[in-house]
Amino acid sequence: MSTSAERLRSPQQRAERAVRILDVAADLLLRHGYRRVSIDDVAAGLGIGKGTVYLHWKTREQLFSAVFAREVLHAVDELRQALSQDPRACLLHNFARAYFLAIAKRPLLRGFLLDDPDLLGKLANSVDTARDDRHSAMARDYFGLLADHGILRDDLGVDEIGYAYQALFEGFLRAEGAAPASGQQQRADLLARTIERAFESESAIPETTLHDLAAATITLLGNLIDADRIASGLPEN
Amino acid sequence: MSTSAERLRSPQQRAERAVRILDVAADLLLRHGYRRVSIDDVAAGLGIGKGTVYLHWKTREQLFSAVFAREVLHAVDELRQALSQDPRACLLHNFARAYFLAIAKRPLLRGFLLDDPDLLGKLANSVDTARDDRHSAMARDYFGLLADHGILRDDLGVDEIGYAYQALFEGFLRAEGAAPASGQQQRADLLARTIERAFESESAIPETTLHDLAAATITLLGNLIDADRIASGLPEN
DNA sequence: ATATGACGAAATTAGAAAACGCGTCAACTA
DNA sequence: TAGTTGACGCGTTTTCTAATTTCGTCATAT
Repeated sequence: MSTSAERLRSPQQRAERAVRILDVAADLLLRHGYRRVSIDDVAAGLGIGKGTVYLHWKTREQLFSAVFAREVLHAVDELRQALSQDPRACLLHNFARAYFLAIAKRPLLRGFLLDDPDLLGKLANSVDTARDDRHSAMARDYFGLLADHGILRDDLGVDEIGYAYQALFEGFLRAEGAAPASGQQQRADLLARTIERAFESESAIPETTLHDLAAATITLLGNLIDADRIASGLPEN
Repeated sequence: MSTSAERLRSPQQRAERAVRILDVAADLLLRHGYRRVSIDDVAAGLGIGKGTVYLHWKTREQLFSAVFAREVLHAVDELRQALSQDPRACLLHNFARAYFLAIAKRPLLRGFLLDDPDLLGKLANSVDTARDDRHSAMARDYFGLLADHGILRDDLGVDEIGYAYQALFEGFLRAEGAAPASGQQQRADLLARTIERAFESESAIPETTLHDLAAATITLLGNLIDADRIASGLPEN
């Protein structure tokens, strides 16, 4: 199609092309849904050959998984940035609010958590169990940290809190599918205040403790992000 | 089929037959799923003619809706009984625990709330908006009562609490689909303790207030049950 | 070395035919 | 006459096959 197909030389350029492919794929995915987007469509959208797409991902499913993985990565990265700007963001209720907004704001992730089969197909049903494992391990570690630093109410076990937290969080996300658009910030705040009362201890947290916890949490998130990046073969971005 | 088909005379007998039809329909629904159960199957299960089933419900969909409606009725009635035995059951967290167990214990309702399309088909998507309206009106009234009696935390609006409560409750129900069987009681307790901390005020409730609230709530539930019975044409049972 | 699109294989869709099940009602029983 | 029934018409769903689309590969091209 393109009259002057230039050859790529550096890993640099290769990575940039991968990003551009993901951009187009994400756009098409959002506009037409999983089933109606073919690899040819994606390639055509960039004016490149279909074979070139296959130089980056072995299968169609892996390409679309990568789109999704990148979206998750962005959300988690947004979370990490919030944490590095304000140590108080490591408190569970602030953490939850930021994460909730980071997800709800991204149409592809919203579609996933409302498991819209048209938008993501079987991708919703954990194609990538490895990432799921990493993320739940991260959650466990994070709750462990919270407990160690005396953030959590002490009349409930850590895994009990983790279970209840997740149910609450997913309940809010799911509800977000029905009553969307305006008031999203208010609902995020409501989630935060509910979590604060439900799961956090009432005692004040010393400034130093907060810093320790924030640092440890940032490390945790950093490791998670790195692992996800490596697993999905994505560059920083 | 039956060699001596006796004629039904009283409304009594008619109602009994309706119940038997619902029993068989519920059983088949549970064993084979919505799509695989025909009206003929239900009729055959009772040894009666298909036309007889249509003397009770105008369509197949209405029959299966009635099965579901009766199940809801049983759950709500269980709730009402709990309330009339112990006034403390009207406190939000106890109310939620009892309701959670009443639902989780009933396979058909579980299937509905995990919106298993195989079990209930499009029935899940509110065939009966009227009942939904009645139930959410009841929920609003109940939360109004809780607020009036000083049960709820006062730094949150009633509808905010209602919203968060529902998200939490449905989050727990949904989670119940993944990790079932044993430990159901523990999860119900966890839900209760989470709700207590998240939504209820910390001040002690006087015995008399509790009784008032319990009585009012029982009335509310009674009205709801009556309205549901009339709407679905079911007898007490 | 890198990129491409034509190609065979596999999957999806389209359309026609068969089977099924809903809801009705004329016939039947007591 | 009041109550019950199952055969029947008809719309829906399923099944089967043919045609089309899309996948993923690889020989060719630059």
